[in-house]
Amino acid sequence: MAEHMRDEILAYKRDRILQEAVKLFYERGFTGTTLDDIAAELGVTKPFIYTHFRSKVELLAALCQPTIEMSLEAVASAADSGGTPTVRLRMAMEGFARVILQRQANIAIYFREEKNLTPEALDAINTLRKKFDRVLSSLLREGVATGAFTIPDVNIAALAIGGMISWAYTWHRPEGRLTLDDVSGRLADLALKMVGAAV
Amino acid sequence: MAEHMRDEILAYKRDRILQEAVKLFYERGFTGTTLDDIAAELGVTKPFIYTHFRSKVELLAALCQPTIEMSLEAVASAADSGGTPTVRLRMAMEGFARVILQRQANIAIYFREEKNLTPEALDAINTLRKKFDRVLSSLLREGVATGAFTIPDVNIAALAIGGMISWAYTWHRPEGRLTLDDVSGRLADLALKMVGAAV
DNA sequence: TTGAAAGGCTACCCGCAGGTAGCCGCGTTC
DNA sequence: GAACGCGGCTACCTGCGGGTAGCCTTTCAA
Repeated sequence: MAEHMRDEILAYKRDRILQEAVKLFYERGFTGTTLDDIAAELGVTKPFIYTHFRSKVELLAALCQPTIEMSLEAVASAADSGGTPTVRLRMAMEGFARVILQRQANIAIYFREEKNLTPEALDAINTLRKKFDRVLSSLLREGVATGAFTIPDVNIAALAIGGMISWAYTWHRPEGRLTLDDVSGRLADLALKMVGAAV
Repeated sequence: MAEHMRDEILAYKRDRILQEAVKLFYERGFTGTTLDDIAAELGVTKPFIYTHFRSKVELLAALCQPTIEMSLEAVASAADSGGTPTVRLRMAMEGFARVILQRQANIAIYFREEKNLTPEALDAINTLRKKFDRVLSSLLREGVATGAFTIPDVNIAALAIGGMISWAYTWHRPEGRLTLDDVSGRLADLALKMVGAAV
């Protein structure tokens, strides 16, 4: 029980470091943020961070990878669920858009700072991204097979749709005109339209 | 005449520095590339670069801004030309895609390293980008007015289309299956489909 | 042949920030 | 109440890289 609680606190501290790191990396960039900055924001000092992360780049990887996993998970689970290709594509794209918008800062950091990741971390993430593309492409191909979608080039379409939605991290403002769910819905509509699915 | 030639040589040197900087910033990132690296690649030394650029960030701005100008120019000139909204949108999107793919490295560097630009350079670029969005949105609105396009939310559509095409810098491989013009054409097709234009 | 200017190089400075060694205080246990 | 250990801090090291001062070489004009 005591051990259990100690672990919870450890996890909580780790999480707070990540939160603050995301905020600062997002605002000032990875190299524009020092570990002292992050520590100061938390009211602690640099060595504190080193008891939870081995290095600055490990911190970076820890805030990128889970977010990419969430994106894949959203699309994969929707693609795997029941229903017509159209229903599943809508669900997949809405879910994906929600991850992008909820984790906007993490996504932005990942795309900007990719070059700062270690080769190993990059490999792990690239594997996830390839899987993402494969899942999306298969779903599109399935729709073409059933006649639900009309797509001249499935690979290009998958990249275009993925890009259109990913890109939302650059322009979405949480305090703006549309809510996160509104934006997700509209982007999913546009994706369906792009593949010629009946609305 | 002598003066004239001297200027040409100066411009040529400046250009070579930019070329090599683009290559290295693209491969290794802005902070991952030192001025010594760039100089070495050119067979010169660091002070040589400083006779052409005041600082490392000025170099960065010099390789971002003209590319953004080209994007705006491509879309603005197409939007301004004759023809139906459909014809002009296709021309605009093809032209935009071509800029993105031709200047792939510059675009990638810009999006990644935005945070490293000076506020002034960033302002100048943001002004261009706002203009880009306005031009594209007006063109879409025009098409809606003539009945050529069907778009529930013009602003979202402009962002989605712009994003879909911009994103191509992340995945296009010049040596790949499709040529630059093929990809541009297909992306333009998808854009037209997204706005419900008759093909 | 000489002088001057342009262009580039050698050699250096120095601040910044990632990373670490070692100490100190507090809470826990016997 | 003494001893132990954990968690976090103070204080430091070090290398890297942006930026510069000043010299040397080459070229061209008089």
